[in-house]
Amino acid sequence: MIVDDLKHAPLFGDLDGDDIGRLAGVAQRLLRPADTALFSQGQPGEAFYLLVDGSVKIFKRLRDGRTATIRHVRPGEMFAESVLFHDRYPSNSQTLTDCELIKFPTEDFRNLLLAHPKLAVSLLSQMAHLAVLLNQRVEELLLPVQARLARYLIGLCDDQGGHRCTLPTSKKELAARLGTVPETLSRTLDRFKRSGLVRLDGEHFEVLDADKLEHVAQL
Amino acid sequence: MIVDDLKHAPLFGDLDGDDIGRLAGVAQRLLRPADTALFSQGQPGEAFYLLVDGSVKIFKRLRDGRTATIRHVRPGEMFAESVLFHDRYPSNSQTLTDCELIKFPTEDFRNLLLAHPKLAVSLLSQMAHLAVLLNQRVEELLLPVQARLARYLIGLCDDQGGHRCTLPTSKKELAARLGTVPETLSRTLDRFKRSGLVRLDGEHFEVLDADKLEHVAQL
DNA sequence: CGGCTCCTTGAGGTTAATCAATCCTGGTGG
DNA sequence: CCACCAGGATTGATTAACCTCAAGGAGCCG
Repeated sequence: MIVDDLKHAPLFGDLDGDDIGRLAGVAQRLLRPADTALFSQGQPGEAFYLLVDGSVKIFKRLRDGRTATIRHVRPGEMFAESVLFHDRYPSNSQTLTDCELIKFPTEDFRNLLLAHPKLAVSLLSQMAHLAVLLNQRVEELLLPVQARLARYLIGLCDDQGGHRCTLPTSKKELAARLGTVPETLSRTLDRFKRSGLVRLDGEHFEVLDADKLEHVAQL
Repeated sequence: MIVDDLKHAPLFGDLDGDDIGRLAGVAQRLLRPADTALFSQGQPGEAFYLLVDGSVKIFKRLRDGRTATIRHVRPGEMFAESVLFHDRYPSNSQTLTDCELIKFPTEDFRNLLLAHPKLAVSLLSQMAHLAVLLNQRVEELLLPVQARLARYLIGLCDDQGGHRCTLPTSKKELAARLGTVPETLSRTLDRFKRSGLVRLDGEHFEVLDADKLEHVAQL
């Protein structure tokens, strides 16, 4: 149940049984169907989340109706940690698939932090990881679309281990995640295919020339 | 000296005298002239920093020689905190002006964290702040240059309190910080002037029409 | 007075967004 | 089982933003 989920989360990996128990005491397990909003920008930030299974996107709404995807959260990662120290959510979040989540009320968690240094250090480590990831996103957005896509594909292969992978989201979502539009994604993928970089069949793809792809990722 | 600097840093604001003393014990005060590299991407991350006075930029080198500025650090802020949990610096850093800094060896600091929960929570709060800031940067980079510039100017006014401000860096650095090139910055500023949004004289500027500027900032 | 570097201005080219069809594909109801 | 529809995905043509290259001016220090 909750305790098992917590034990397997990287965030809580090196906590002992007692601490895990206390955590489970304040946590709440949630199941949410796809396309459900979890919280919205500007709402009071009463809780943050650990994603156990499924996929969640964090995004901002631009004034003109477009949406800017900040990141996709994957199982084992936390999100909205910043409400531990801010009273409002800075972004929106929405499930992309059916999801299993664990929700931690900020009040309760803050108290635990003070009493359990190991937990705080563990959380710090996660936050540091997030900071590095966001650094990369900033860097990426200064690159042309083809480099962003190449990096994304390479990252996907690393995660799934191997050069044959499957896209975790619709192309529409992927385009948003890359900071572009579906039309451009489609054309860029097509260019990759015609250059012999990848083979693509629906949502499955295979990297044919990793070296050349790596090269495209550098601009 | 060091103790005084630490007391005034927001990060350590609510630590008691003992903790401050212990911190000062592992910290080291540095003075660095302008245009000095502090650390480079990929180097072993043996320390992180608190900026007491001056200005520092954090940036990545793109393969083609361009540089992507991730953020400008201002007095009272920390940087390179992520090396507390990663063994390599993920970016480069360089002073923009003469700087006063305090350097914390990661090893020593990590030990302090475990022993002093309040310090850990304090650091967490800073990291959360950084995460929100990086979120904003990602969002910004999806907006056109004029919106980024407008946001920057508005932010500057908020900090300096009032509608008459002075640019903290050269226009070249500012262009890099905005993710563009000096030519485009020059033209965009010119457009703002001709539209009566701002008045500009060297490095001093004045916001003439805050409403309209706010509007441009939304796309 | 050179020789810098920064800033500005101009012309041209490239990338990628927009607008507009068309083509799939999966789901629904007859 | 098939006709139909809706949303996603593709493709094409056009447009706009912005980078690049090139040149000229302004300030600064030797």
